[in-house]
Amino acid sequence: MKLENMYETLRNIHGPQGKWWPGSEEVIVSAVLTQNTNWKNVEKALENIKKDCKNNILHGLAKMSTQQISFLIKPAGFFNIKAQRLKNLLTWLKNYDFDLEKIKTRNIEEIRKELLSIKGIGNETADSIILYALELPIFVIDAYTKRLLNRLLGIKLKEYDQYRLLFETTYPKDVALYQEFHGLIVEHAKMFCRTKPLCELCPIDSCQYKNAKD
DNA sequence: CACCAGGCCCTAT
DNA sequence: ATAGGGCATGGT
Repeated sequence: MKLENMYETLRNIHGPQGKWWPGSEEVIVSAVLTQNTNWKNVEKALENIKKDCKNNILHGLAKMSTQQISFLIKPAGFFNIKAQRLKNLLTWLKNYDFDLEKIKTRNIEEIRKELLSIKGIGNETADSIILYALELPIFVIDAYTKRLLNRLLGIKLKEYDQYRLLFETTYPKDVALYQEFHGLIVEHAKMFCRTKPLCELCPIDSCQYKNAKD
């Protein structure tokens, strides 16, 4: 299997993913909540937030104390540190009046640099926000992506940006494509890559890790 | 019971 | 530069 065939292969197995992520404001919050955390736990935390914030999550959270936020996001784990990280992110968003359209008018590399300068916002969190909330073309690299790249292509790289640029130079810079591709990777990894019995059911024969962990 | 999950930061070497 | 530890809940 070659990298340029990976998208089509996954798409043939899983079909179109469509818009599998929530609205922009929820994406921003969940990008932080999901750091090293099961998505199920993130959903519980998100529900607590939505219940308290009604219509406007970002404004609602911005008005809360760090303590209040950490209480709401308890199910997502690491709640103290994540509450602080959300606070940091909200402080940055306030510079743009919480208006994503205002952020989008800026240069994509500048946006990325600003996000990465926020304490608690690393590569994956920043890129998830850029691709799914701002809808600008950045390829998101997560643990699943690295795992699949290793298992299917035997590729292991050192730096985050090496992974990102590999995808971005192999595939056209297309927002819808990157959103869909990442969705397919997540779907595939969840379905086939978590345990050995599941891995045995994976239809991709070229996978070199039918019996290995990573 | 042990181990993991869609990271990130800080510290010590 | 890079390895190791802390952060914390809920599911298998």
